[in-house]
Amino acid sequence: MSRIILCVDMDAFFASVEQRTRPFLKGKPIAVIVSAKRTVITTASYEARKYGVKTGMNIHEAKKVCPQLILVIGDNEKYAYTCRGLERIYLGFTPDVEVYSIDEAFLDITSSHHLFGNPEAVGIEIKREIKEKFGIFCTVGIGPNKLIAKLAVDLNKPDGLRWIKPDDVTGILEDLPVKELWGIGQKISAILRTMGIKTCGELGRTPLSILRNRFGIIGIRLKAMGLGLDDSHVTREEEEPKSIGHSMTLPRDIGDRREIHAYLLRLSEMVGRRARRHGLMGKVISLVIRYPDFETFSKQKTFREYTDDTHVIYQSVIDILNSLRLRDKIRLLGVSLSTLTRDPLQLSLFKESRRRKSLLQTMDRINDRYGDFTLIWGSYKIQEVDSGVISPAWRPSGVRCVNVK
DNA sequence: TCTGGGGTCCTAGGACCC
DNA sequence: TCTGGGGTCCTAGGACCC
Repeated sequence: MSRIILCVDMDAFFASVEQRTRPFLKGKPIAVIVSAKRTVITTASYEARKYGVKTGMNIHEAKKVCPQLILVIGDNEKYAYTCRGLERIYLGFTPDVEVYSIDEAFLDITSSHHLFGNPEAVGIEIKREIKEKFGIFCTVGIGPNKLIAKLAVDLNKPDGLRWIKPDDVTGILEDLPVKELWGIGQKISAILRTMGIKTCGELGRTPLSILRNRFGIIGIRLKAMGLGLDDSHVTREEEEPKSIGHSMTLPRDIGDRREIHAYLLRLSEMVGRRARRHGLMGKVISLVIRYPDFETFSKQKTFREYTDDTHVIYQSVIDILNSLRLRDKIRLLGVSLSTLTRDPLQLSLFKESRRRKSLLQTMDRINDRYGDFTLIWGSYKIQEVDSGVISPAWRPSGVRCVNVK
């Protein structure tokens, strides 16, 4: 039996929440940013989009196209709170809810839509409840799979509702540029263009062997996408994370090792703390560096033992850093922990390690209570920086809830 | 006074082992 | 005398997403 998948996507989520909670911003061109400096637009309100303000634009560009633009530093707590409320609304329609990101969710309503009349009735009701409870708008797309539901959303933003029925899929895809599909970005669409493939219709008709030769495994998926097929499921449970990482663009380019170390300590603590909070340990530690000219590279090291210890992470990235010959100052630093496990057998049972563990737990409790970075190792001063982490890729709960105060 | 930060998945080459 | 081949792990980088 064919499935009925519904995708809900908030319209200009962060900006809408700000306009709702700070009424003087209502109806004005605003943009949500993370910090005051060296940043890009995270979300622009529709009033700002009219002028051409887009996500990813730097502030100066945005101000140029829209001089009256109001910049608002985002508040992650507010968005996470709203997102949790949205999830409760969705769960009133089906237990099969996948919170895909902070502002987007998939619902499998195959077996529940009858209770509300039909799929469109579900969409109308969801939009109404969200408007009523949170005063913000969203777009709902309904289709036979996630790919088409998502497409239905993208084609009808903002404040839209669209049901693409199975029989309509082929017709809609025929002249649709491949770039519109979820999963086909700049690079792949450029390559497809050189192959003479511009529309989804053409993509679907391209022999599998040609796509496989050019793209490998991805070619198989591309062919399916061109035909509007997608058998991925709405996954209710959050999957085990594969990595935990933090990075930051420094307030200015920095060459001084001492200063670099201070930032690395901070990042290591953010990573270690999040791992400990969720009972995860990892054995691959990596350091990411971006030079002022934007060249970005990473170096990683695999260890025999798993760790969640801030100091072990910190020492590892310092070792990696010391193995490098930097050719310039540094613009961005990143630290991440991967190849994760939550298997207690991986926990070393040596006494030393147990003592360390209880020390870490005590420090975490103090930091939980009095604020992050109240207590931390080392003699390096922690830099005062804008530490608002705002990422649309968040989840409202679990490991991917990145709430750093 | 250019260009964020959180992830996932895939590839390709080299080391190493049998 | 000429240079196997399968497998796994590790590393670095790239494409894509929100």
